[in-house]
Amino acid sequence: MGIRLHNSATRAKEDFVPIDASNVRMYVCGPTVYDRAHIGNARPVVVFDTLYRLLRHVYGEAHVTYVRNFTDVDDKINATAQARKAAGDARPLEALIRERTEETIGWYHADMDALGALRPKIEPRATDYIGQMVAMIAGLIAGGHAYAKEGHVLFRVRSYAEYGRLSGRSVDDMIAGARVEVAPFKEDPMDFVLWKPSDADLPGWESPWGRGRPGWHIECSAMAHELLGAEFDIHGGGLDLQFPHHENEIAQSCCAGHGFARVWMHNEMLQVEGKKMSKSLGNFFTVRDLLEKGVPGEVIRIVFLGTHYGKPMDWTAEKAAQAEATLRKWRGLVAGIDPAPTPLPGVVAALSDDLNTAGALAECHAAAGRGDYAGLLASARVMGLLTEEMGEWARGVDLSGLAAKLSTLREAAKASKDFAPVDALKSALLAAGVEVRMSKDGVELMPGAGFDATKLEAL
RNA sequence: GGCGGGUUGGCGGAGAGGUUACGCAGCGGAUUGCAAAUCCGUGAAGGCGGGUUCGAUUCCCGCACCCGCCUCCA
Repeated sequence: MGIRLHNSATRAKEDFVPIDASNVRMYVCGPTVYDRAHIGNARPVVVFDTLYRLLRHVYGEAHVTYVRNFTDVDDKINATAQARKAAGDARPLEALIRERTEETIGWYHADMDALGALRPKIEPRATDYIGQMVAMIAGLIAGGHAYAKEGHVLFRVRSYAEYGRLSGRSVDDMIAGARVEVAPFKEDPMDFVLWKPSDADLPGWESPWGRGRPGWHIECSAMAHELLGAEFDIHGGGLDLQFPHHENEIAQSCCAGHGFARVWMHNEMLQVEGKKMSKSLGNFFTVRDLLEKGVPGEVIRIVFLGTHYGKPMDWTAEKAAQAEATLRKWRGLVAGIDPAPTPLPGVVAALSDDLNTAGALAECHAAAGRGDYAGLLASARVMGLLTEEMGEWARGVDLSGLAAKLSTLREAAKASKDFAPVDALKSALLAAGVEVRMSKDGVELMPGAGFDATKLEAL
């Protein structure tokens, strides 16, 4: 059974047929590297990483090219660099910008690695492709799809008849909505910026239209073309990018004569405790915040996979706790087990059905229930779970000393009939999140949900 | 105002036009010094109103409510 994917462009689930099965190509919009990634930024990363893993499983690791960009041209980055300069840093602005984006990319890699996301094969930075952007913009002007005015270059939206199709809007409706930036240099209020001038306090590159910098949308069109060719298989990103970002990408690329992406995929947004994440509500946090709070990356990942990517997902502490318990249980079951040579057919089938990760996890639960631990392990790993690299958090601390102590107390209590000392130690262990198993055969201690090693130190 | 999505049992969350989702929690039992864990068993659903159908939670229409995007926040 082949892969079927919901294509945002056609609003239908379609059989996935790669243009070239020996080189399946996927482009995903990556982060603007101005600060730590928040928890919402992580959802597309995990979603498309899971798709990447599925594609590699089906077509072979060497036959999938995954590109995810870093947007390192951005006013927020500029603002940070300018702030550092204002604070007395004597280095040139470009150096400060480079420093800021370098450190942010480092954070991003560390945080996404912790979620078990494979690094894409290519991670281009926008600033390394300015030449391609300039060339593409020049081509659009030559073709009558864009125009230069007052140092700006604007895309002429009316020159692309299909504009609005991806997001289901018409240009006229959008203008009626009157939420568009009106600028004197625009022929039409919907026209968007391909290139804009930079003053001395902003990073800029020489171009036929003067020193300036690219608008946001052109980078993806130019980099996708450069790295994946005029036509490729899948383009992904968060639903919030569907309009205007992806709409504009399509307009630019198609007017430049590129076939561009065949399948568009958008993940729905993430909420926190039932509400849109926002700084004002106080429910805003980064991936790093969670990791530092002791929520393992693997737990974050499985929580994400518990909801289909096409539906809004709610991040809650309750879900994280349940997920942690599930992972501890599974890790216990597969300890010392070699993975089966192939993942369970039911899991692959679920993932192949538009990335039904929740269904795939249900199959894993079923495998655990019937004792097929090798199948469970192989299947979980296709989804980036139960891998060795991610298991550090669940690896046991040595509890044998405490187990022996409890066992001794218990034997004594059985003789004396005074179980108070046993119960006292047991309560303390439970309070530290340790699972206490006492049977006829002896005592067994396991880290459980909410395990906190620091609480054991006093014991 | 325009566009899009959602509404499933106590909670989370899938698939399927008719047969048990699954997980967590609950309940009963086994087990236990008491528990935990484990095992066995078990109750519980499909926003509202129409329509199609032998039969709809699943398809179609309408309504209500919720959410998102339209503001270079994924």
